[in-house]
Amino acid sequence: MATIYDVAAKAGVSAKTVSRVINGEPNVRSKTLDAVTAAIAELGYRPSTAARMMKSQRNNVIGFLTDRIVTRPETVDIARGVSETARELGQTVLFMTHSDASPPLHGPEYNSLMDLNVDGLIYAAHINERVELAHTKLACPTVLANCFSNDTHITSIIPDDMAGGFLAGQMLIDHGHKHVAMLNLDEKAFASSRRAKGFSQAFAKANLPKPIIRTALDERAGSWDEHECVPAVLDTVMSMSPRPTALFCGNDKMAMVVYGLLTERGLSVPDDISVVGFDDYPLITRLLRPQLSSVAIAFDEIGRRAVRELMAQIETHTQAAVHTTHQIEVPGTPAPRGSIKVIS
Amino acid sequence: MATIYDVAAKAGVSAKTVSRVINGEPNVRSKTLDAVTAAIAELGYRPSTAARMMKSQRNNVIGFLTDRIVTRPETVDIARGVSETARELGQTVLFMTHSDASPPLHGPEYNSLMDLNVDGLIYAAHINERVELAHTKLACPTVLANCFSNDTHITSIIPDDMAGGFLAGQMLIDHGHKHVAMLNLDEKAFASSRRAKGFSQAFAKANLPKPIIRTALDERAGSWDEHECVPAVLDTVMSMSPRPTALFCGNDKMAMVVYGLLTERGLSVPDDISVVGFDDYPLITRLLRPQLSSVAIAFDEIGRRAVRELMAQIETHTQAAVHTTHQIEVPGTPAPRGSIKVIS
DNA sequence: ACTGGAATTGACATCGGTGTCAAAATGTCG
DNA sequence: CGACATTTTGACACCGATGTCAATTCCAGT
Repeated sequence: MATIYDVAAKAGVSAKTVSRVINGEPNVRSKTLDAVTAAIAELGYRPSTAARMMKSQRNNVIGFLTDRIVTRPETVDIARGVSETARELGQTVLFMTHSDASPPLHGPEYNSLMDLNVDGLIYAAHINERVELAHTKLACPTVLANCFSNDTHITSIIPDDMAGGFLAGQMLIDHGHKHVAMLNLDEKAFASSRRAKGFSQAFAKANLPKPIIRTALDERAGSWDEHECVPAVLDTVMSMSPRPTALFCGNDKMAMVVYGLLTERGLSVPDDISVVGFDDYPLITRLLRPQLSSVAIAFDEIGRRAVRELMAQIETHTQAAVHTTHQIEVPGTPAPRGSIKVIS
Repeated sequence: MATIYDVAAKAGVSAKTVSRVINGEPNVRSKTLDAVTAAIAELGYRPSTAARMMKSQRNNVIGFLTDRIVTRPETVDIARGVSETARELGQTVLFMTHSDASPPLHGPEYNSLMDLNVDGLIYAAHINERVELAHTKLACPTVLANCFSNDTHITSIIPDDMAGGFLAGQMLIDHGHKHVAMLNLDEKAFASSRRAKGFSQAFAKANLPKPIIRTALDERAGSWDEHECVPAVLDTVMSMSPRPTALFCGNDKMAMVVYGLLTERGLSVPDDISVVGFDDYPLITRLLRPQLSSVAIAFDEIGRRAVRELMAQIETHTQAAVHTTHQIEVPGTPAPRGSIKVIS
C-alpha cells in the first residue's frame, strides 16, 4: 500500500504538502496541486485511517449495537435510517449484535466497540421498553433507539405508541365503526399498554363507547405460539353483544393469525369484520388478501434522529444536558387498506 | 484516555514491558506482571486500536457490503452468520449498504470500506444471481455471498437452489402427491430456474409425471404486485386436468398470496390443495394457518462460510487459487408443516 | 534591482503502540 | 566467589499521518 511519503516522493514535494492536498487546505499552488493529485491517482494512494485516527483522536465511526437484529424488521429499519444518515454526515457505522447473555450496555460486543474507539454509540432494542443500565457513567456519548432509560441524562428516541394507538382508533372511527375490540399483546408491556390507551382515547374523544380490550398474547414470554393464545380470546370477543365490527390487533403478526382464524370460522375480512394491525410490516400487510390496514412506525426516522442527536452530543462533548429533551417520540402514520369496511 | 506510557509510569516499568503483559508474551516476572495488571485496571486502560493497526498493518476488520439490507430476511440472516462467526474469530465487521446507483463493487460505500482498510470484504446480494464486476483486480480479498461472478478467481458462497427445488419435490412425493404444479418466479432468473429444474428432477427420479411449471411473477421487475400477476396463472393451473393436488410456489411470499386467493375461491389448504413455499421466512411460514411447508435456505450458514473462506484468503494473502473450489453451494432443509395433505 | 509582506512549502515532533537488540538482573555450577 | 548461561527488562526506531513553526518563494511597489 502506498503511503503519503511515496506520493510525496513521486510528486517531488514534502509529505506535509501532500497532506494539505488531501485535506483540501488552502494555499497550495495549483501546479503543485496537480502534481500531487496525479501522483495520488497513479499510485492508487489512500490515506491510512489508522494513522489518521491516531492523530485526530476521532474516528468518525459510531457504533450501532442492537439486541436482536435477526428477522426483526424494527431493528433493520432503524439500522437503515442510521446507515443512511451516517453516510450523509460522513460517519461510518460499526454494527454489532448484542448477545442475550449480557445486560444492555455490557458484554463482549460492547467492549469491542469501545476498543475500536467509536466516537459514540446507538443502542437499539427490538421492543420499546425500559432498559436498565448497569453503568453509572457511559464510556462515550450514547443514544437509545426504540427503548429508554430512567436516567434522564441519556437521550432516547422512541415510537409514539400512544399516538399510534390513537391513529388506529381514528382510522376505524373515520370508517364509521362504533363497537370495536382490541386484541392486545401483553398489557403490562410499555408499548402495548400505550397503544391500548391511545386507542381508547380516540373513542372517548369521539364520544363513542369504550372499546373492548383483551390481552391475547404475551410476546415477552418468547412464545411464538400465537396459534395457541389467540383463538380463545378471539372467540370470546366475537361472541360479545353487540358483536364488534372491527378488531384492532396488537401487531401485524397477530392480525395475520387472526385472518387465518377468521377464515376457519367462515368469516371473511372485511365483509364480516374489519381488521387493523400495527407496525405495517410490508411482508404481512401487502401480501395478505385483503391487504391489511395498519399503523406504520417510522423506524427509519427513529434511526435518523438517533444519529443526529448523537452527533450533536459528540460535537459538544457532553452527555445531553439535563434541560434538553431526553426522550423524543416519533409519530406513526395510518395505512388504511382493504381490511376495513365502511359502515354507514 | 490512558496510554501505555501512563500505565508504564504507574507500574514503574517501561512501555515495552506493559506491551508484553498486554499481549501475553512470556518472560515477564510474576511480580512485574501483577504490578502492570494492577496499573491497567486502576487506570481503566485500553490499548489504542489506531496505534495497533498502524504497526500491524492488519485491522482485524472485515467489510460486509450488501445491496439491500432492507426488509430482506436473506441478507439479514447472512449478516447474522457473518457477525457471529466474525466474533468467534476475533474479527470486527463493518456493515454497509450499497446504494442502488453504483455497480456491485463500486460506489461511495465501497470506497468507504476501502478507506477504512478492511482486511477483506464480503459482498452479499439479496438475489442469487450473477454480478458483473467492473474491476479487473480487487483491492482486497473478497468473497461473494448469495451471488456469484464469472471470474473464477473469486470465491462465492451460494444457496443450492437446485437441491432446494429437489427437496420441495421430494417432500410432496413423500406425502403421496403425483400430479403437482409449480408457480415459478421469473424463470429466466438464475435461482428460479434452478429451483424449477431441481423440482422436476425429483419427479423424474421417482418416475412420476413431469410437473406443470408456469411463471407467475417476475420478481426482478421490482413489482410488488403479486396480487395482479398470480391470480390468472393460478386459475389456469387449477383448471387443468388432472387437477394438481399440490402447488409449489416460487417463494413464501407468493405462497402467502396464494393462500388468500384460494380462500377467495372457496378452496381450503390442505384439504383441497397442498401448498409448499420456498425460503422459510418464519414471519410467513409460522403465522399462516395452516402453517406453510417450505424449504429453508441456510443463509446464516452462507454467512459463516463466507467469513471462513475470507479469513483463509486473508491469511494466505492471495485471491483464491485457481484450483480451489470457487463456488460453494450450501444445501437447504425441508420444513414440512400443516400445508401438505397426505395422499394415500 | 531591492525590499517588505504575503503566499507556499518543508523539517521535525508527535500520536500510542510494537519489533529489535542490547543491557541488566538473576541463577547455576565449579 | 567468579564465570557463564539464562531470564527479564528497557532504549530506541518505526508505522503513516498531521500540527507547528520556520524557511523559502513569489510578487507588487519603489
